[in-house]
Amino acid sequence: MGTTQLETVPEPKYWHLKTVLSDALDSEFRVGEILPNERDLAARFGVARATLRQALEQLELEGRLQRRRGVGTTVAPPRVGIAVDPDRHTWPGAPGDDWQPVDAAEAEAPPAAVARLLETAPGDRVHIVRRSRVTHGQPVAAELLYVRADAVPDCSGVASVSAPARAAAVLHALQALELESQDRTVELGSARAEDARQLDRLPGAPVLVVTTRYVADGRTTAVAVSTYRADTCRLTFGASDPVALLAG
Amino acid sequence: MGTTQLETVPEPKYWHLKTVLSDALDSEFRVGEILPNERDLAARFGVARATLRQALEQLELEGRLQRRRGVGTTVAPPRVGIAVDPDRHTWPGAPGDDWQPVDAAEAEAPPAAVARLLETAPGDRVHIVRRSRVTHGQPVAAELLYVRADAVPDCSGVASVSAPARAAAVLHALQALELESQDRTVELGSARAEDARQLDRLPGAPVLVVTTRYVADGRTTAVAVSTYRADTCRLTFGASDPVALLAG
DNA sequence: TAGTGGTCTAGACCACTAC
DNA sequence: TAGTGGTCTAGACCACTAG
Repeated sequence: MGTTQLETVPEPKYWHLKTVLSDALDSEFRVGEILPNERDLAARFGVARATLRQALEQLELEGRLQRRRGVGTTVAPPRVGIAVDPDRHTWPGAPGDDWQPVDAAEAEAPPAAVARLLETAPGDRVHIVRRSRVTHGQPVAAELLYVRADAVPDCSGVASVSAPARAAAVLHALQALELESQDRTVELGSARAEDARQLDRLPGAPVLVVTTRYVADGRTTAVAVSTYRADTCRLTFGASDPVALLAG
Repeated sequence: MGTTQLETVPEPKYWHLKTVLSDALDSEFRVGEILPNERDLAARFGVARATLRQALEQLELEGRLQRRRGVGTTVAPPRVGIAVDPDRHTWPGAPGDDWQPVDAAEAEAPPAAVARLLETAPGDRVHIVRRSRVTHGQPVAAELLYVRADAVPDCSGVASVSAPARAAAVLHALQALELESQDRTVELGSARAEDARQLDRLPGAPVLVVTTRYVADGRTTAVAVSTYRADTCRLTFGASDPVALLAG
């Protein structure tokens, strides 16, 4: 150290602001506390509101802040560890999983990316089960589960029963099949309007998209696309005790 | 359907713009093609440049676009599937892994979050090995591997050899230990200045942070914090054939 | 109704790249 | 040097929440 680098590359204001705010959050604020409003903060730091907002957006992305229109900006609690695969090789809907069926429908055309995974031809019918995951009273994930209709033949054409009942029927039928394997991908996405509503966020909010492929009878039988709130969630894999893991 | 919903909730301009641009990307552009510059695009759609940029940022976040200062905005190729755990229960640096050691150092104070995982007391020494992962000629991830110094005692105090050699020495010493288990977490973060440089991105760029805990001898012996480019990477878990998975 | 964050504008200048 | 995306400003209005 000693002679530090010259300020030949001045860092952007919003980046410096983010650092200052981050330090302040650590030392001067407690979880849940409300920050001054954006106009006050901007004035206090001598920057335009847009610049201040750029810093706040970064901090929100990192899970340090929570902003709600009409309410204010609060200090966020540490991210929650969410077990994505508790090492159980079971179908969705197996006893003890953390998801709740919302409704179900039958459709001919899943999104192209899903159809590719399911290896369905155009016209092949699929069940679409919508589920949601709630932890500590907060919605953390929304899911669309696509199931080949020919894998659960007893579930078709029961339009009379309620949507939740249809969802339960599809999930129940899956349990009878032998699950050979499953694999997952995780990527960054932005919440579609529908998911955003379910997650209590604005459309476009950053989400972690987990795509799970369920293989049975030698082929991909179901595909789950689960979108987790990226601001509040930390996905855990193969951890026996998630709470012991990295917090913040 | 039939009577669609009234436009009682007009969607934001940037959100609509994003949809329009996304469709245009699918139909009128090929991968690698250069889009008109931001000023032209904004004029063409009759919006301010800032609004246009908001739409482009979303598309970049979703991996659809790639923007480079001084160059332009290009259509991004589909995200690359990156195997995070090819089901091999091995230490980092085992033969055949996809990481290349960059350098190594010895320090007293790892970040607080890492120290908590390693269960080190202040003053306990740790080795810090920097590694990088390259796929298809592109840097996709940067990693800091923290190793308890007392787990690899032969690696200390060899300041005379080169940094890469020190890194290799620490990695080599790890192979001799018996790995009991490992677990991971995935969360969204933003690239620190150092990582950003290594990933050829600007500071603050969105990254997927994978934290891996390596357990040996009944305790956490090493912790790897790997930051993957969120715009270009799709992390795969337990997939035998990543290329067969969801693309785009 | 008052106050908050979310959206949008029309400029300006800067840092970087490639010619 | 010309052209690109990145940063920043000083406003304005809107949508939402809570008293």
